[in-house]
Amino acid sequence: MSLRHALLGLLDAAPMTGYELDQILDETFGYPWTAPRSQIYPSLRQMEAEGLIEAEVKHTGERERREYRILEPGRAELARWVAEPVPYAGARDAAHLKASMMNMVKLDEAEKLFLAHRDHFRQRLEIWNKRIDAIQAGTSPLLEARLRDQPPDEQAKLIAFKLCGYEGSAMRARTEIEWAEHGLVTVASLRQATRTPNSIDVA
Amino acid sequence: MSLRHALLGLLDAAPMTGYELDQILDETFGYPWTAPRSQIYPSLRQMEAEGLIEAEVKHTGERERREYRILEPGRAELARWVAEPVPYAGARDAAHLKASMMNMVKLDEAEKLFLAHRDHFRQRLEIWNKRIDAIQAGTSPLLEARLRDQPPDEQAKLIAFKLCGYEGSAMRARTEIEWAEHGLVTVASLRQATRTPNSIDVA
DNA sequence: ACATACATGTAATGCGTTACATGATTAC
DNA sequence: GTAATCATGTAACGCATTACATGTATGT
Repeated sequence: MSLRHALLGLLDAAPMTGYELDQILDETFGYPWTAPRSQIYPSLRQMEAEGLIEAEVKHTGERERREYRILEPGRAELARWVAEPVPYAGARDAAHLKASMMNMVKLDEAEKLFLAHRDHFRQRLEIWNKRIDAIQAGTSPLLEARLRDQPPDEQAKLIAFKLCGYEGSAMRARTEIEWAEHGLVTVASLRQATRTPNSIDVA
Repeated sequence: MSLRHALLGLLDAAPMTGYELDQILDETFGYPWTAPRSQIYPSLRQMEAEGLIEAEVKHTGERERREYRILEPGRAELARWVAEPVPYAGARDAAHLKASMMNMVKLDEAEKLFLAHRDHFRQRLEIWNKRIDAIQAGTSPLLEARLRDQPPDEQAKLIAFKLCGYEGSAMRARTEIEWAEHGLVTVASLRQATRTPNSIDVA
């Protein structure tokens, strides 16, 4: 149940609408959690009913916006959750599973999959790097909002842990890229071996 | 929908019962996919109904065992799935999310979480390494069963891709361990900074 | 006028977790 | 006799994906 805590964490930085939260929880933004609208809006309503957050209904002409702010019970719940152990799930990785069965398909197909994997995580890495740069340069609006009402030593903690979280994501992306490249080398050497069946495998 | 393909992949090596599949798809075994009984048995029944696999009902005394074997449509579906692009999901990592909010908890709590992360992935790495060793040593019964009726150049492909899949899992585990250690360093340097508030941060 | 961004939701379906439920065989 | 292993399931619940559904404000 991390979605609720991702939302609480964002609302802890600044009051926001569901729409704004949705933009941050989008794949392309680069937040360590993603979710679609269909999860966000009901979740906000639920947390409001539970007294974790509070909505202020604002009107822009005819349009209604519900701006949510975090309440003390919400902040307490967030702190409780952070300290709670991570519920590590069993290994479940479609890319690794496929790789282990690639003997079933042509080497060209295997190569395509590894290229797609590398490209996907290259894009991801770019996103994480941008976020890391923004945190370090002080150009992340959310983080700057959070830093405002904090004492100096709390600021250092805040920045250090934010960076740490994003570093984890970046490290993972780098590993995936590295693995995909390893896969491409494997494909290349198998191709070589098939072309010259009687030579010794150079890999 | 990778569970079905994990099952098909295993049945492609040798006919098996749901019970045997459950043991392999357990966290502690070290297969790149995990699943509980409650998913395995219904999945097998469904694939049987769809003609992808076939059950041979065997009797050991009073007890009934349903031994499933893969059929040609099942093998075809498996090959189709392997070549299909991986459906990459949005980033969703509770550990990274928590790390980015660790400013909310005591440094001791943060340290505990990183230690747990490191230990969890150390255990995982050990499991992956054992599987890699077994593949290389030729002591994996499943792989040996698979190798039997394959021509020599297909055998090389099989081993290379199996290793590649497991290497991916091992690389990931190593990265998680490294990240946890990075987190521990971060905690330690913050602790130092809090103890000697006027000194320059040595991190 | 038209496109884009703003803004909020519901419904259906599938995957994954946890708990519940039962009983036979084998080894000690 | 009793514990571990073999063996097969069902039920309830929650989280995630995709599709559906609607309408306003703003910039060009």
